[in-house]
Amino acid sequence: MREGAKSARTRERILLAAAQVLSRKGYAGTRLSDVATLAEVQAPAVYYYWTSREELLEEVVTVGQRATMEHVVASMEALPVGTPAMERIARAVAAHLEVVLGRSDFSQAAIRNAGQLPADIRERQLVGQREYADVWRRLVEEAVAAGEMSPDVDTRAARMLVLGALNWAPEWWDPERNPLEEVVAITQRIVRRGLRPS
Amino acid sequence: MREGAKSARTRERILLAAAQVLSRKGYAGTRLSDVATLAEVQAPAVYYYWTSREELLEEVVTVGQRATMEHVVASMEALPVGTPAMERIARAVAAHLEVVLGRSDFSQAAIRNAGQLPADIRERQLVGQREYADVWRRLVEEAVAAGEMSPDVDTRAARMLVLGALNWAPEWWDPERNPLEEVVAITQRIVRRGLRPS
DNA sequence: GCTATGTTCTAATCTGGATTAGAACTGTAG
DNA sequence: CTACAGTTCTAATCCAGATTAGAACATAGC
Repeated sequence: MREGAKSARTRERILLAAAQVLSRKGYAGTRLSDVATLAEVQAPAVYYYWTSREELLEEVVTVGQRATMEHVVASMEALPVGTPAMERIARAVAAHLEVVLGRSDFSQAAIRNAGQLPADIRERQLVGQREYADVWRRLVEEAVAAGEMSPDVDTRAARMLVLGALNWAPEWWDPERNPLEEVVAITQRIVRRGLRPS
Repeated sequence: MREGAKSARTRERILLAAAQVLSRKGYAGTRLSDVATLAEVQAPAVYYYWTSREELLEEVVTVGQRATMEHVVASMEALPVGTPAMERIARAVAAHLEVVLGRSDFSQAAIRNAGQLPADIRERQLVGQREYADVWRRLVEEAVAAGEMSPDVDTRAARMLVLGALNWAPEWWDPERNPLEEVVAITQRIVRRGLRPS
């Protein structure tokens, strides 16, 4: 009965280990042996669940990507109808930071390695990336339409600058120094000011 | 007489090739054979100039780091004495973007791989990184002191958010879409607004 | 032209790490 | 207790890529 559950847990353990290694060492630097050690398993065990290293790493990236997008989208949907556009952006900023900084080795793995992935994975990955980009595109456009955001900046550039700032956060954030909520608050303040008209 | 010059040119060629590969493939993904191909030379030629792959890659990172810092510092020094603090920050933003986006595979190699470097290189690299961080720290503190920047945000976080946005730019910037000057202008506008008081 | 020095090449060698083969172990159903 | 399916292990195998050895080539000073 429960062996299915046990097996699933091993699979999870390996996947999580892969995410941790991938997020720190990069795609090429991720050795199956390191993943295995972290997951407390021997390297060949990986092949019971995935057919290759590449497939395992692709799953990590996919999960990370999906998790990020889902958390942000869920946050948007949780907002009351009619929430002002800039409020929504602020909430999206918080949600994105929450995923990227809070425990998710997956999203970090997905974000940091986008450029280093082998061509075939990258292509599939790009699809999800576009979907997520659309979420932000919409947010920004609504803000401009509502006059809550300065119309005199290229929206794509603005959006990417903000996302860049968020994506870079794991590189420097130190939980000892600022609690997550504080970083979120600071970031929201700067983004709001940076984007609002005049 | 000139053989020295020719040899130096080969060395440069290899170094440049290494920077290109490193900036795209990451530390572990950089194969000497790829570097060699790009430099139009056979892999073992590398060992005539460097004692190991690691040493070559460390030089790339060091050069990239130095180039970034030097360009920004030079830009600051070129400003007339008494330039307002926020002006100076805007200029630094421009300078940083110029290096990161304009042809410098070196700085990209340095920036993107910071986290993936082997421990010993990373340690040496951290020294230079701190120096550069100091440049920005000073800029931001002067702005706060002069009342040109909102005092209600953690300066470290603010500084890192801005640098994050800048460092991420190579990931999305498309010269076809916006010329460099335009991206610089947009970024400056957002950063100014984001940081200034109220 | 001849030799010494500097530069780059071809042909090994050596190693780390992915993958495969197949044994062993676990637990469950009959 | 036995057989079987599922899971993980140990012991190869295999290959890519760094590094080394030493030949070949170039150039300059004589």
